[in-house]
Amino acid sequence: MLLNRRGVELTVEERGLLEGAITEVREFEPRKTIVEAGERVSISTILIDGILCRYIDDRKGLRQLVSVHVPGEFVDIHAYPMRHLDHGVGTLTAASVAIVPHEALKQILDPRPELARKLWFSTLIGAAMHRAWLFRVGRLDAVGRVAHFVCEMGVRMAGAGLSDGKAFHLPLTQSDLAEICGLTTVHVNRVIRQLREAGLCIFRPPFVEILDAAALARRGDFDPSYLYVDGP
Amino acid sequence: MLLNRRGVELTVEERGLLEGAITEVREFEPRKTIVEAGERVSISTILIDGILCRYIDDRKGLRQLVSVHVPGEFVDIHAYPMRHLDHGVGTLTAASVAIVPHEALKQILDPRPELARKLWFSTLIGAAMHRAWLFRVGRLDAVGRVAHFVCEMGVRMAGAGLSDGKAFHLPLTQSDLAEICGLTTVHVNRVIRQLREAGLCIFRPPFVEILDAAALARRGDFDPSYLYVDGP
DNA sequence: CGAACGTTTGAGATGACTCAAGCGTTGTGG
DNA sequence: CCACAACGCTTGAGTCATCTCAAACGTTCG
Repeated sequence: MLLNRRGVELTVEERGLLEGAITEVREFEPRKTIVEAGERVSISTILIDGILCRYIDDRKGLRQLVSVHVPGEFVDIHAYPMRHLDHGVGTLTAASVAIVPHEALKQILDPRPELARKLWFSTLIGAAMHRAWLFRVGRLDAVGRVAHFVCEMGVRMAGAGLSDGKAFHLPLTQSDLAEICGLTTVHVNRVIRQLREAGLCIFRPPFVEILDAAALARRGDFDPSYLYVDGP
Repeated sequence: MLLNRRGVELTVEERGLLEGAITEVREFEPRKTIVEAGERVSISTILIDGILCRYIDDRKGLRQLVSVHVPGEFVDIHAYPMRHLDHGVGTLTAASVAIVPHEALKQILDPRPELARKLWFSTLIGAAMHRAWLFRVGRLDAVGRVAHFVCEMGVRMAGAGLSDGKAFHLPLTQSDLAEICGLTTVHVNRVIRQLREAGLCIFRPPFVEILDAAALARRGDFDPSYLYVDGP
C-alpha cells in the first residue's frame, strides 16, 4: 500500500529499494507539529496512515494550509534537495510515518536517473496541486472552494483505495476546512449547510458523502486533470 | 545572464551544456498564449527577456495567475518529466524565449545526477513560490496581497540584476495585479492608492518604487526565505 | 459532573465587488 | 493633422459576501 501516488508507476525493484531504505516508522498524535518552518531536514517520509498537512502561519498565528497528504504518499521528497523548509508540517489526525534518510535516498537515486525522474515527477504533482489550490482560493467563492476541495479529496482518496467514489473518511474539522479554503470557521459551517441543502454533498463527521458528483464538480469548477490520475 | 535562478549555482560547464542545448530563440508579443492548458509539451524554455505567466482559467474565463517569470529563469523544466500541462503559459510583456527540447535535456541530465538535482531544486523553488502565493491569497487582505507581491518582485528583480532594491521596472497592468492577487481590477486601483497614501510604495507605470521596504514587508507579512536567495 | 472541543445559529459590521461613468494617453486612419 | 477608437487608470454609489462577535448546544472524556 506504500507509494501509490497517482501518476507514478514504480517497478517492484524500485519500490523494494525505497521501502528498504526505511529506517524507522514513527507514530504521531493528532495536531502535532512534525517539522517547524525553517528547520533543516535530513529525512524524507512516506505517510502510512493518517492525514498530514503543510502550512504557513502569519505573524498573528492565523494559518493557511498549503497542502494535505493522504496515506501512500511520499511526503517530503521535495525536502531532499531542499534541506530547509519554507513551511511547517504537522498532523491533522493520528498518523504513522515511515522515515527515509536523505543519505540513503541519494545512494539509491544517483545511479538511477529513471527513478529520480519518477520521484521528481511526483513532486511536480504536488506543485500542480498547489496551483489548483491557488485557483481555488483566488477565484472561487466560499461554496465553490469547499466543493472544489471535496472533489479533490474524493479523487485522491479513491486513488489511495480509501473511497468507493460516493462516501469516504475525511476526519477534518470545520476549522481545518477554513484554513484550507481561506475562510473562517463560522462561514465554513454555513457553506456546508448550503452544500447539503443543494443536494451536492453531506458532511457527517468524520465522513463526507458526495450526492451529486457532477453538480459538485461544476459548482467547484473542478477539473481533475491536475491530479494526473492516469499518469503523466 | 541566462540561468541565474537564485539558489541554484551552476558550474561553467553545466551552464555551457544547457545553453548549448538551445535550438532556437523565439520572440513573442505581449499578451500572447505560449502553451494552452492541457497541451503536450516537448520543450523547456529559458526566459531571456520579458515577463511570462502561468494561469488557470475558470469556466467563465476568469483568470487566476499562479506564477510569473522574470528574465534568467528556466521556465518549463517542470514540464520535462510532466509532458502535459495543467495550466496555460503566456506573455505579459513582449518576451524572448530560448527553446531547449526535452530530448536534449534528457541526454544531458541522465549521466549527471548532480545537475539533475540542481534543476529539480529549481522546480522546488517554484513550488515554494506557489505556497507563498497561497498564503497571500488565502490569508491576507487586499492591501496585504499587493504589498506581498511587490515585496516578492522586488527581491526577484534584484536577484535578476534588474533592481537596485528601491525602484524597478514592473510592466504589469492593474488587471494583471488583480489576476495575481485574486481581486478585481477596480479594487486593485484603490489598494494601490492606499499603499501610496500610506507611504509604502508608489506605482508609476511601468515602474514601482518602494518607499519603505520594512513597512511594506510588515503590511504584506512577507518573509523572503521561500525565495532561497542565499541558496538551499 | 464538568471541562474541552467542535458545531450551529443570530445580528451587525465591513471589505470587496458590481455597475457606471469620466479621464488621459497612445495609436491609427481619414 | 485631426478625430476617434482602444486601452488603462480613476472615482463614485450601492450591493453583497464574508467576517466578527456572541451565545448556545451536543459529544466525548476524564
